[in-house]
Amino acid sequence: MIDKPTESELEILKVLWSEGPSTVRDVNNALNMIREIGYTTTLKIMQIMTQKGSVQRDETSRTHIYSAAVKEAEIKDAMIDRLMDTAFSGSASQLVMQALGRGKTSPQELEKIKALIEKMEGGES
Amino acid sequence: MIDKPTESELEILKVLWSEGPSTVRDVNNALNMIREIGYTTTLKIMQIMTQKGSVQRDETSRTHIYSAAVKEAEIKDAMIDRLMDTAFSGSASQLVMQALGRGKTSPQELEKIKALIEKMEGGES
DNA sequence: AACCTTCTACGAAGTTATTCGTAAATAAAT
DNA sequence: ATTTATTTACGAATAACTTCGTAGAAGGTT
Repeated sequence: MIDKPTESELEILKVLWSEGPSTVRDVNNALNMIREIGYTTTLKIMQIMTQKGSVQRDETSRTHIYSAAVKEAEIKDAMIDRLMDTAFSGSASQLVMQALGRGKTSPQELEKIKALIEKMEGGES
Repeated sequence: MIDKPTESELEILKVLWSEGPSTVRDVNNALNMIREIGYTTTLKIMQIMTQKGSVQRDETSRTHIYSAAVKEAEIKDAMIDRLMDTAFSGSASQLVMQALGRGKTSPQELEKIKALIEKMEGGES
């Protein structure tokens, strides 16, 4: 079972997913590109995540090296499931239609989505 | 600016959206269909929501009547935006494709989505 | 009238998340 | 060697949310 990461945890996971194994210093620097956050705050959250199991760390040298222990796609799926269940009564199409029905999607993206749907339909019969 | 409702607040909003103006008792009964929750807990949250402005109430009779003060579509849009920004780098199609790409959508739903896309594409040229 | 029920208001306890300061250990620099 | 910097660990303060108990007012019942 995958637990929903908190806001801060997700920020950190995003860094680890995109940058790969990193030190607390690395992650903290990356986060400070976006917003101000103290070094020990980042450290603390990463320690908690280690305990929760969403990251793991190599402790062989004094400066520990952290990496994500949960997969990006799985977490995103879990977050979508969660949103689907809490707000859209568990219906993917309701969510999708709400997401699309606001004109923020480019024609190219629409095409890609349509192609995906057709592929899914084709592969099913 | 629309504030993201908390879990409990969203539960209550869902009842008010689907049932219309309701008393605390009504809402609490509806919630207890899903999970156990004390009457005063529901009351308290609805009082907080009144203060926040996400519901409003008619106090003419002793038993107050609450109704949603925020629109369902707007809240859902805000939640999708939020998920899009936090997890999907702001891309609607990434979210949609992730939501579809897990086989939980029925052929009928896929058809509906495809129809929506075609309608969007048609209206644009 | 006396009693019981229902409702609102208030406050307090418990939980989780975020934040950072301080201390101790290790490493680096002078 | 002494000082300076970096890193981890720990704990505590704050804030938001959830939960419910208790009290008092208002309305019904017998």
